[in-house]
Amino acid sequence: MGLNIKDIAKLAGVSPATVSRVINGTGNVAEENKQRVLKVLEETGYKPNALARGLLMNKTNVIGVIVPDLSNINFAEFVKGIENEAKSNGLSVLLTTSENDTDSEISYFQLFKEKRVDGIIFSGTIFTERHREELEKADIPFIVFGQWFEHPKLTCVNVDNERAAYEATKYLISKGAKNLSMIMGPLWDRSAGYDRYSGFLKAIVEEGINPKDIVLEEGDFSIKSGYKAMKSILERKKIDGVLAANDFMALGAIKYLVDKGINIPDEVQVMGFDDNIISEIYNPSLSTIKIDFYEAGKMCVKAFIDTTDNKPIDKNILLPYQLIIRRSTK
Amino acid sequence: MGLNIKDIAKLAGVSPATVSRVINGTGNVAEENKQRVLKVLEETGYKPNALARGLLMNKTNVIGVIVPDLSNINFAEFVKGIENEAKSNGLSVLLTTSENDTDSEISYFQLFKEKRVDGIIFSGTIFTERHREELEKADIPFIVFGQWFEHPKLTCVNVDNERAAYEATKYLISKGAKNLSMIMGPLWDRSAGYDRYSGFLKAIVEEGINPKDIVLEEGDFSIKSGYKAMKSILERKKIDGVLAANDFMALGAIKYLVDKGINIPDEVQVMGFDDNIISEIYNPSLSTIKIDFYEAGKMCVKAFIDTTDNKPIDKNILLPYQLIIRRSTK
DNA sequence: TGTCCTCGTGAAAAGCTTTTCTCAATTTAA
DNA sequence: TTAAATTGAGAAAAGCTTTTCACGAGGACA
Repeated sequence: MGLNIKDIAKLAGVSPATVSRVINGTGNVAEENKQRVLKVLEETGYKPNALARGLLMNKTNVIGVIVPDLSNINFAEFVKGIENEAKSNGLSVLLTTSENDTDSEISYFQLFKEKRVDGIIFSGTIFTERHREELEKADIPFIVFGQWFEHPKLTCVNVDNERAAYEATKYLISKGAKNLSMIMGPLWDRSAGYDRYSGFLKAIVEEGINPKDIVLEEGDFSIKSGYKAMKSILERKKIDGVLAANDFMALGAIKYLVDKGINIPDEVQVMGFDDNIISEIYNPSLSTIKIDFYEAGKMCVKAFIDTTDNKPIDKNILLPYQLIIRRSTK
Repeated sequence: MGLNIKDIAKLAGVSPATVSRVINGTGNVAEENKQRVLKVLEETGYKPNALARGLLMNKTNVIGVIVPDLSNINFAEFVKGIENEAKSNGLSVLLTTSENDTDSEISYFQLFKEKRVDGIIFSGTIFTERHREELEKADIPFIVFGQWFEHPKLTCVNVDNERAAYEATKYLISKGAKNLSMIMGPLWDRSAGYDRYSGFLKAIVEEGINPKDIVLEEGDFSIKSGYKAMKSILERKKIDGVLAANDFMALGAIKYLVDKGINIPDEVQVMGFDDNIISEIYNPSLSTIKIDFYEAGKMCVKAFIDTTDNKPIDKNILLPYQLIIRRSTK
């Protein structure tokens, strides 16, 4: 242990500079010396100290990642995508979870600053002014996943939620749904929940339906809130189709409908959002908008790399999505 | 950006040493100077360079984590537990996933060595001699989750799988199962799959059943392999109870039984292992041995901290488990 | 008043690597 | 054969922090 480049140099009978040249393949080294150094490296298992290297080069090959919660399989997939893409590019991942708490998020920005990460991939509920302040102070690339936020230093990776919700709603209508409702997510400005709501509205209005006649409920993305919302909606109006802003709430809604003996999809069609793994297995299986979180993670890393390489890069990167039809719709 | 401690010192009209003392609360600093330094720190948002600090202190406050796959919600929970406990102790997490590939695992050990992490939490299929070699070369604490491996430098955190499988089997028997079978996991030495198998066997033998009369199948922990195994078992023998070495295989088995119109639990009782989130939602819901992966992650970090604090620590830490009875058993 | 502590502070070293500069040696070109 | 160019390799600086050592000033005590 504790071997440093000087020790290796001594063992190989050369200077530290030469050892460095061999390790990094830079400059010219006589073949004989090179072989001697390589042999010593092999024997000792020496690995250069990334701290010293990072200090000197002003680069750590580490990216900081902030996600809300790993219990959500979607974010786990997202991190997996990040990790895999990072690995293929010689990057390491410093992972933190924020529980969507702004204070935590800000403190992680500072932690990352201390650790001198090369870039940050951020996924949280909402990018606030406080986030922006930190952004201003930092001079590393920021990639934000899941929301749009205008800023010269920022790259956003996101799904066109409005369009996706619009298409999903259109689909329900095309399958005969006349009395639609939506279980919305929290409606922060610029958030996915908001965009999904406006896509829904757009389709409704286009159909000539007065938005005032629509019964809406707001949930918090949990199964429980979906269950409650469905209950509340049905107490107020008879509907035959419902769009939920995510799969968990849609599953909660299905649970309520099943409990009440209401037939899915004959009496009520249900459409979710995200394509959680459970949605496929559940009975009845849930129709939904599939968003590929794994791919999203990869995209974020690619965006980061392109930024550091000074490649011209679109500040707003759109992710593909896919309408998946299962048993909860006709 | 690019401010260093010298700049701060200059701005505050003191020496770098004094700034360091203020930041770290070490040594004596005159109140007046302290206030001036604090003010400058506040204004500039200066954060000490963790690389330089780590280089000097020979400590990074980072732990390296290797897990097989984040798509498995259990491992996602495990990482979440690690991350949360690490956070509360001022540690950061460098995350890697190995897909259970030994070469990857070894290369991560080396990466962690380069990055000078303070410790490693490892969760993979099997701790081989190659792993041991790396362990010998390193001089940081290793925590291994999910298997037993004797080594003075190692701390193992694991469930008593043999006992748990024994209890689960006993339960099936107590509920009237007479013709039992098991869908085993891969039987590497010292692995969870192996221990679960031997627990099953122990209960069987204790019941006076000849192990030769038992029909066994080996799966690879996937849903598909559980489905196939159940098929193969039923083609060979009529059974009324089956223990699977994990939930995915148990769910596969249930799927086959449902497909064949066999009643669960009246004709066949099914018991899983791990308590995956899907097991609760599935229809019929799956009885299983619940292992708290989140808690397991926390335990690993605690074990690491106790090791670095030189606290006397048990080299083999047992995790609690819990028999969860749902609808797939009587 | 003189001696001993304590307090406060700065200079400097250590921790490890990469790169630039410099110089020597060897080869190529004229 | 001499000048020029190329190759190879070491010395030293830079990157940033913490801690030790040393020193001066001021207070306490005899």
